[in-house]
Amino acid sequence: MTGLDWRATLRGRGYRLTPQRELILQAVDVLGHATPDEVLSEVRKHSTAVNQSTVYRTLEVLEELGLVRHAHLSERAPTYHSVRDREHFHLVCRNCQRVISVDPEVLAPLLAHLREELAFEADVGHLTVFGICTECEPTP
Amino acid sequence: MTGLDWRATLRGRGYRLTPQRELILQAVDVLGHATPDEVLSEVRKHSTAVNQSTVYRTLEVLEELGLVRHAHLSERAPTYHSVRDREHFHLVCRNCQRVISVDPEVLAPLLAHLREELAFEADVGHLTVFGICTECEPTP
DNA sequence: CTTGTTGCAAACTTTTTGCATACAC
DNA sequence: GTGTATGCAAAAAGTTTGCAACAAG
Repeated sequence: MTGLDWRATLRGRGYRLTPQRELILQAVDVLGHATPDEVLSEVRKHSTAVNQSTVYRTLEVLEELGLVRHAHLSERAPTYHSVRDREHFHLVCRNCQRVISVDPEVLAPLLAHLREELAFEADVGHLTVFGICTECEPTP
Repeated sequence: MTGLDWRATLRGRGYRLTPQRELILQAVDVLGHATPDEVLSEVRKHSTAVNQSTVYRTLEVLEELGLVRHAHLSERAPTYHSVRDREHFHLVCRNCQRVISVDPEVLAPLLAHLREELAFEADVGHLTVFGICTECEPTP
């Protein structure tokens, strides 16, 4: 979705275009994967007047509009990422904490099975698989 | 793991066998999938003197011993389940909130791929796939 | 007796909410 | 002007921690 598009989408749905919303979307774009807290920090580099609640409320709106997505990459806060990134799912190593983004293509057989046998349409972009890299550095 | 086994495992690792630990493990067994809070409620049916912190601390110990596992079936609190249940992963419908337990067998090709191509050993028991049942009741 | 375990209360982290003000349209 | 969006501060939800008292082995 281009810069023009999302502004149009926002307005089209009766939402208003505010500086906060632009800053927050930009921050998510810049950061890659970031928690609401990290988004706030990034936003505050550009404007100190933005509030925490606004970040939460805005991330919700942006996700509803399909502009950002979130996944749970830790036991703590969720991380948001822009949908400008190609759709992917995540592997998270419990040992070295590394996050690997994987092409959804490898899920095709599984998705087909869930769809056909269980009538379940999986949300790939939200999927996170925890485990361990078999060759990673042990936890320090 | 039988009743005798787990007590032995506990002691073998230098842990003590306390009424709280027995009650909490029983509660998890009875409840199927339950949040720490729900576990506490169940435990309190049998003893009102058990504390919240004890539930958290005990679930941690029981998980370390491999007696229980947890998964994230909602955006809120985690849910714990007994390993007496056969290993499984979860599908969660965002529409009707239904939780479907699925046999890990269907993941075999995916796991093999992740192992061989990305040197990643996935933790199946912790896996939760969000999505929607294609034929479920719309959210009320 | 010794040391792990518990209860309690307080602190912490993350998220949500109510309400008055501000501002996008 | 009208109603959405924001800032603020307080509350909520879930979890963790320090410490004295307790109890398992």
